[in-house]
Amino acid sequence: MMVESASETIRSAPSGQNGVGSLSGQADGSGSGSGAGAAGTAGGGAGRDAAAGADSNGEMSPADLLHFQQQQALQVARQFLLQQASGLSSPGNNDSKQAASAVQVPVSVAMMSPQMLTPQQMQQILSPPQLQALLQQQQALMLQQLQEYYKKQQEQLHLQLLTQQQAGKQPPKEALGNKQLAFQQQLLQMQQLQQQHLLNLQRQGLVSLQPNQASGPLQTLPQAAVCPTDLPQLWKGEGAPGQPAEDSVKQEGLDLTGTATTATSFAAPPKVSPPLSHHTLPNGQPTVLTPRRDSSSHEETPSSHPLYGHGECKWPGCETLCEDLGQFIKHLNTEHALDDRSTAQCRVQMQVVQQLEIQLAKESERLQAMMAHLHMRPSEPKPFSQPVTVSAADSFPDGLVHPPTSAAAPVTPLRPPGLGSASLHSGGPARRRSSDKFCSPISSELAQNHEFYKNADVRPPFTYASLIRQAILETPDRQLTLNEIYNWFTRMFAYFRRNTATWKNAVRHNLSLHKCFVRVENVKGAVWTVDEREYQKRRPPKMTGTRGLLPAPATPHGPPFTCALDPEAPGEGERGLRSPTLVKNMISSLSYGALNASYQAALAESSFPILNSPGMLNPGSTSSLLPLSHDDVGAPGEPLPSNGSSSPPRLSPPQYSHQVQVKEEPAEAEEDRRPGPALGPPNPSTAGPAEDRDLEEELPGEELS
DNA sequence: TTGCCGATAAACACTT
DNA sequence: CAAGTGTTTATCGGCA
Repeated sequence: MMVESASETIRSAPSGQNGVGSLSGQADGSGSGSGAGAAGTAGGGAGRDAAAGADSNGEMSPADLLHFQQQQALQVARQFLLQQASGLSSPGNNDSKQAASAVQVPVSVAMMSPQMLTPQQMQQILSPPQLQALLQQQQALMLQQLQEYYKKQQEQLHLQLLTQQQAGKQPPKEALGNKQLAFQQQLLQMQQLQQQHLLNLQRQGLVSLQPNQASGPLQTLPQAAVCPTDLPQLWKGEGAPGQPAEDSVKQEGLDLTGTATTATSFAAPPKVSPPLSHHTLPNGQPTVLTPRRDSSSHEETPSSHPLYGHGECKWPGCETLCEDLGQFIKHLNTEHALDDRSTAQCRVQMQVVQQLEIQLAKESERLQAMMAHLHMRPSEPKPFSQPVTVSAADSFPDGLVHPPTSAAAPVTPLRPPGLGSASLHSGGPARRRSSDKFCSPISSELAQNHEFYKNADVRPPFTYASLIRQAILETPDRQLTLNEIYNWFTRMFAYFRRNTATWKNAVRHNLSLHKCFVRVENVKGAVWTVDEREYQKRRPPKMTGTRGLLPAPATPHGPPFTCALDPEAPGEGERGLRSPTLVKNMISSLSYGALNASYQAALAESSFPILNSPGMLNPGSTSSLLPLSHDDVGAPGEPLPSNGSSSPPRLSPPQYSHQVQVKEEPAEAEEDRRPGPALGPPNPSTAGPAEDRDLEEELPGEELS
């Protein structure tokens, strides 16, 4: 108390560095739902901070470029095909009564086909020069191969058709068949060719891309996906009779098996095309192609269509009711024909899928790490992790380059990786109770999901107090002006970039209200510091008893999970196989006690030296046990054993404040910012031992409390 | 049901 | 005077 009164006089405008700031626009408006736009006080100041735009940028990743390349190539191929199509029909090797339909085929096929990017779209995304280069490159290559390939392809088609006819027992369907099949085959082969090409490039080190993307449209788009099993077949089928074409394709030393494998794995993820099966051609031949089901739609695929279900069209945003498949097909061909719109929609869908896949891979990776860390067998991943794992694996077939998934930084409101949906009380005015203190050490949690919070407009699951503290502790000198605190908030959390008015008031309120925040006069003016002891004092009681230190703060808190780590929990583990509760259960079932024990033990023996030593920066050194410790310890934020003065339960290192934050993180850690030196400034040294004194010095002087 | 805690709102004082 | 900063009070809702 004294502190403030004394200091207030001096206070000079802290404005110094704030201005730079943050905040992207968004009018003040009481973002937080509850409104109260009034907030006459400072809160209103909404306007000025300029977001620390550090984040977000719309650059194109190499992978994207590649993706586009591929699409472009496919498009070229498609055009080629379409041209061919018209020509093909002439040969008339088929009885087809539905010659007419043949025309449609290409359309539907094309629609489903990989290339979904129109040149225009490409242009929008790529810079002209880029586009040019890519196009030329790609086209040249493709065309070359295509032309060569096509001649052979024609022959091949004839052969196949003949075979089919011979085996021919197929009634009407057949009719359609030949032409369509031919098209489909061609298309498919084109795609494969394309794929081959890409693979070759990859192998040659010319390109590195993510399987997802490499396979891009093909596999990503459910509709376009090729049945995994089909591919091999295809190759086989063609190769068998002696397809010269094949050879030309594989040239680069790609062996069939390899190709097939890769292709398969590529296709796998999307796991599409249930209907494929139907297509089994009468003679069982290149039925393979048929998989393009819908495309050929009409006659075949009597049963279902991936875009048709429950009597309605499932085309994104469509939902048109169709009595039967036939009608649906019509609808499909008319409403969703190959045009800019459909193309764009496909593209979007593709992106969605890709994003999800990437996200999934990321998450599963994290999960693995978490489980490994918790001494769980990754092998017994529980129901939900299972699929994850699988898909992840699928989407990243080995042998391929796995570009850092990180690239994709979805600014989507996805839930923070490490968190359960819980934390998403979706920003509302939610008065989320932050059990955070107990459950997740803010520092680690933050470090882990830093990117997430930075980009997603999700309300962070921490209390203002803990956030403020975190902000302050992150700085080398452990002190911040109010404005700097604001900036930190906006910089670290997208949420605070938008919901301006209220939180600033809340921050001030918290600063004033909590004894743990001490105002100190500084050269800069008034700055705020944290009195760890006070901070610790605030909460020791609670968590001590019931809650323990959470091993891995996988779940911050939030209604659902809210640290339900009750000691008792172990028993009821089962009820919680539900995903949301899963984490909780996992943890609890992990023999929380044991962990806790080991944690303590580890801490006991390792305690500070390690934490404070530079070595701590090196995750490796600390190994599995420590991570736990740091987290918890490091984030005195919460579970901290109430200060060094009291509280027997946990070891109570005096106040190794945040420094301990350093912790090793599963995958992301690296990019996120090494928590260690404190996210903020590059001043590892300051952090260390000095810090303790820092607090001591400043605070004492001020006479805390 | 009660008490604690955190979030939010708002009034007010003070400084720049 | 306006804006920023701090303090304080009141209310609400979640949670144990």
